[in-house]
Amino acid sequence: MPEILRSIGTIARALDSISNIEFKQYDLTKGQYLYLVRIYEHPGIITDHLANLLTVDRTTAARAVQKLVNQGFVRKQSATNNRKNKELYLTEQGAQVYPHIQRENTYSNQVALTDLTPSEATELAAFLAKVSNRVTADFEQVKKGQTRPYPH
Amino acid sequence: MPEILRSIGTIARALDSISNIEFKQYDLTKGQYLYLVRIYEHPGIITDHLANLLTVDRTTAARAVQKLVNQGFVRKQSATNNRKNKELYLTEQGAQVYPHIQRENTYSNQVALTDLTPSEATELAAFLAKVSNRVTADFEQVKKGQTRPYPH
DNA sequence: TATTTTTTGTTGCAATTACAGCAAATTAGT
DNA sequence: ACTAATTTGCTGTAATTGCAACAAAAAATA
Repeated sequence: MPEILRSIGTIARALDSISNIEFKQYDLTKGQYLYLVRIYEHPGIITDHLANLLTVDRTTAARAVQKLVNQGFVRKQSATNNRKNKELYLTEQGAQVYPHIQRENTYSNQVALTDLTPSEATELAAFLAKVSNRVTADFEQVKKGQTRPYPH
Repeated sequence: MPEILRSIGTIARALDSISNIEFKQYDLTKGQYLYLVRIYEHPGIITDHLANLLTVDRTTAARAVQKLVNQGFVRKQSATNNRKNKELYLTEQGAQVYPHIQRENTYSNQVALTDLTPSEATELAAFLAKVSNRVTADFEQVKKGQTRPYPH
């Protein structure tokens, strides 16, 4: 069975490092761009749902969002029919940065797919979707304390 | 052009979280297992090469390795023909943990590939290798300060 | 309706991460 | 051989990360 974990980790770390460097010019550090894009795509989303979307820790997401709020990219708005939830929206400043992030992501994606034909790229995307579903499901199990089925 | 960056990020984060949880029983935190496995595979490797292998920051690797040394999993040995390099080797304790890590990785890999046929899995691995090469090369360029070719 | 469970926001805290920067050793270039 | 550039190990420091824990609100259940 071929090994795929390593290259996925390597790719993810390299992309992460690239983003950290490139997005500095917009005063975005670390994974902030991830949250900003998702809030753009899901206006009014709450922090916990955002964390689930991205498969990151609740408090990590909460603090990243709070920093975006402090920087003026995102605003929190109390839900109208709910006294607990705080809905997230991009501010005008956040909306202005968004297209730059998207351009960067599109370019990174292009670079990543350079050596693949269009149909190979489509295949790859489909494979990754399947892998993603399985791995996140496994993660949910492990998080709940499920013991993985093999001897230690 | 299909989007592959997101699923790769999601998969990597989920795998990372799984590893963090599973490896606690061996007193390994965060990405420590990555370093331990690579030192097993490259006995005598120095920290900077290890960092390059994994595409992580020099100091991140150095501190992770130092923690492995403090915990007794790894030892540093000054090179015989060289007064600067410190070669890394697993201790007996490190060698004992290694098979457990490998079993965990193999299982994670199996789970990830559950929905793919063997030939699809082989294809996926080949695609990812190509992507990895491109992305890490791009990262090297960005690190050197190369401006990416599109308007901001 | 009353009670229990889950969800959501938040903070404390210890650890990891990563940028700067330094000194010493090595290597490359003249 | 000499100088400049690179490599390697290391530390300071600020930031991010993530586990634990809490309170309040909401949802689920009896």
